Amino acid sequence: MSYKDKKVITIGMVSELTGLTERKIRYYEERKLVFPERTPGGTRKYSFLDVERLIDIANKMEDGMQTFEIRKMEQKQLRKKEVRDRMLRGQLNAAFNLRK
Amino acid sequence: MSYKDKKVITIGMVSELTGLTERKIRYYEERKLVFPERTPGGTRKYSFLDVERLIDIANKMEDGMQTFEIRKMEQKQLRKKEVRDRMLRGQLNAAFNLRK
DNA sequence: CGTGTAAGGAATTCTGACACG
DNA sequence: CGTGTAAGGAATTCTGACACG
Repeated sequence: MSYKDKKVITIGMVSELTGLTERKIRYYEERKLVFPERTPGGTRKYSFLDVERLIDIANKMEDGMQTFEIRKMEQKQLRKKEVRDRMLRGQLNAAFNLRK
Repeated sequence: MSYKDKKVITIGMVSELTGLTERKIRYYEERKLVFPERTPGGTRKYSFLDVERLIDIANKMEDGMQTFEIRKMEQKQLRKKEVRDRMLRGQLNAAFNLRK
């Protein structure tokens, strides 16, 4: 994976990068919206992608959306993406089979 | 700048990513080979570019190079790069002037 | 439900120094 | 010169709980 996906940022930096309090960031994890890794000592580690996701979450919260709605929305988009990927792969396979 | 240049990684993670001890990482800073930023509290923050640079430094150290040699070598490469950039910019300007 | 806060403890990092070679 | 280590302190993070609404 790219640097964007490497979980290397502590919660203090994430707080600075997103403008969110640490309390909020931990709460969104409790609500299954972000999934940091942990050091052996238990310290949370986030990726830049997590930072982007948190900013997106913050915007949706400002719009009055609730955490469970955001979670469902993300799951829905994930499923859409999977469908798209499957179709794309199918077309690529079809094109490939025509060639041989 | 890109994510690669954002100083967000603590020394513990850098140690893990590079395989270097924290002692070595701090020493290479003392010898002016890397330049982390600091939080208000004084904690060092590195970028992925710093991590790459440290891996490069580690390789050169293994080859028996000394810190001051590595520093000079990097300065030399920086100057070369500046010359290249200046030439490139000059050629672009020339091409642009021909057009108008 | 979402978030602030005080509490106590544990993990992380910092500096300056001594040691060895 | 480059690096390990023990020392003491400070900054950072963690969890569980109480509070408010």
